[in-house]
Amino acid sequence: MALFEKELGILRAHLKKSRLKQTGQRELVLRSLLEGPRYVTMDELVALVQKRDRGIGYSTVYRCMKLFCECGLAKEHHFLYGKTRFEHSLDGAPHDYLICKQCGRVQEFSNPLIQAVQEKVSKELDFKLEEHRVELYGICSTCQGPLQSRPEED
Amino acid sequence: MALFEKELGILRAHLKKSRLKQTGQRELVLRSLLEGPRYVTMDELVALVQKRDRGIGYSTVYRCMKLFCECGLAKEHHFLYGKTRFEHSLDGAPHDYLICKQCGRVQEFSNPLIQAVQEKVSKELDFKLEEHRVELYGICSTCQGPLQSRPEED
DNA sequence: CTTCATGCAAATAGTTTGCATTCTT
DNA sequence: AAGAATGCAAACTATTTGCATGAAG
Repeated sequence: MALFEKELGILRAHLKKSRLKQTGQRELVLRSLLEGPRYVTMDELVALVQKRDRGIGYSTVYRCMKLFCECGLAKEHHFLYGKTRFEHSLDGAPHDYLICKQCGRVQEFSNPLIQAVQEKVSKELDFKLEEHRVELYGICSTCQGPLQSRPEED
Repeated sequence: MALFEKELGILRAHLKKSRLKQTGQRELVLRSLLEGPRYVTMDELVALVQKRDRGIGYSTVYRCMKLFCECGLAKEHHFLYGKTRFEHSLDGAPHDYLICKQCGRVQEFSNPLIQAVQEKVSKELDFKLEEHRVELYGICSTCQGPLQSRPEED
């Protein structure tokens, strides 16, 4: 089957271009990353990896993640609460996040206005924008409980 | 003189309220923080502190910063580049930052539209907003060099 | 057969903690 | 006198690195 063929292709291309080597471990780590939840911690990822090969340890996985981040197959997040998390995503689009402080769930959102505001601000302050980090923290719908039982907002 | 009286007052009130003790070290660390640049690293802060008292070490300063963060006298930042930085600020207002990737300088900005967008998004996704982190990274005016010599934008 | 990757253990960076001693209240 | 803070060293967490061995080009 052609599972994860696209991502494996990207990896292989990057390796070839940089004259690095195509190894079983690299592909195994990539598969593990892709089949896991969208946001994993290093510990979770290593556990997934070791389900397939007990011999692979933290150093290899760290090295792989660095590589994957370089070729756009993954992204590293340091949210305000909890540990470093790795995201597997290829999209070039929205990179703004809502993080639930209770359950830790992350949902992405995108709103063109935020983009617009950023451009305006950077123009006003003569700042050449290259990257941004927009993260909203709070309590997600599920953790707030059913609608009827919610306390009144002021 | 009444230098930093306001901040010292806040600290003393917080200590009294929590039945903690008012010590020379705590006030010395607070003064050092306030007289230094707006964003300091732990190393810089410890250096400032030790200029006044060589006996005070990292543990005490770490413990103080934790305390100051609790009573709103300081904030801890983990920007994408560089080390953890502590900010001394009392304002309740803007908490959005522009960070220069070259010189590391931080400037704050605030734009009511960002606020509005956040409220809209959180309403749409039924998310109870409690905090946010908005950081824009790029090259500041100074690091881009004089206007005349800049390369054309595409 | 050269270069690079791997896996382990050790090193590192940043931060926190246990504990004996010393200060505040 | 009792409770809390300090300062040191040791512990800890997350991540990186040196090096001998093994695999890929």
